Amino acid sequence: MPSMRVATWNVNSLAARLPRVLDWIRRHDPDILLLQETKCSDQAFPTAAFAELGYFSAHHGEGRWNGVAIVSRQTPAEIATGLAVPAPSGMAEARYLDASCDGMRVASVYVPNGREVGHPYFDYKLRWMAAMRERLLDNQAGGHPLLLIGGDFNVAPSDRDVYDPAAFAGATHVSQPERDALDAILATGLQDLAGRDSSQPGFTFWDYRQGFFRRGLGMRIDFLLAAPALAARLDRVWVDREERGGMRPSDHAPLVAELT
DNA sequence: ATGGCTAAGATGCTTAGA
Repeated sequence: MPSMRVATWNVNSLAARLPRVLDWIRRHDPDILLLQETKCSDQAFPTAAFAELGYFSAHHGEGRWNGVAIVSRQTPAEIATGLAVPAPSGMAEARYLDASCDGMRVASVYVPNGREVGHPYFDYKLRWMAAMRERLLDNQAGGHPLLLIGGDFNVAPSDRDVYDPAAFAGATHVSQPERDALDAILATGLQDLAGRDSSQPGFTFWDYRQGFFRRGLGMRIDFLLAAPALAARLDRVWVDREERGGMRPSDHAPLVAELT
């Protein structure tokens, strides 16, 4: 298999971010770009703009909130959406999309925020993560062992994945049930591609408010997870912090992995 | 650090993010 560049990026509205996303693709030439929080309907998804750059795309959207996409050089096949976990509102939200691409089973995921520990949406978050784990097991059992999952997991796996653990006491994203749910997903046989690099914080999200980015107050909540056979090919993994700066950035930066 | 930011739908506000 030739070398590959894969990336995941929560764009916080694709309509608001499209010029930046297209420019990023031109400059970095990814083979696969996984997007979250597109916040657009399937009808409004800019398929043609990606096609002009030579990319296919698959999108699962609902309109105002959520929305996930796979943008790739190779045609995504066997496109499937999910998960069928109703939110407390009763709606099944557009947070999961997987497809076969480049000989892998690729998923773009946007885990629910959870709002507050103990809130009905917190329970939904945990149920959603459990359902995602089942989906990954189904993919493996269905002859798709080469899993690559990218997305916004809304969980910081350890205290060093937030700028100040004390600031997160009692908060979502750091609670034990959330971390256990993430561990259970990894335990299906996946490796956190950025997890082995302890040379820098590896933050992928910085709040818009109060100059958090400028002050280095971030969180590592976006991940690229890969089956061992893929993870063994990892050459380099990096966060494109440059994309968190400039005009009208997303509050998340792209996480990029180069596979040999 | 219980949020002095951002985005979007229908607005001069609300909901949501994390």
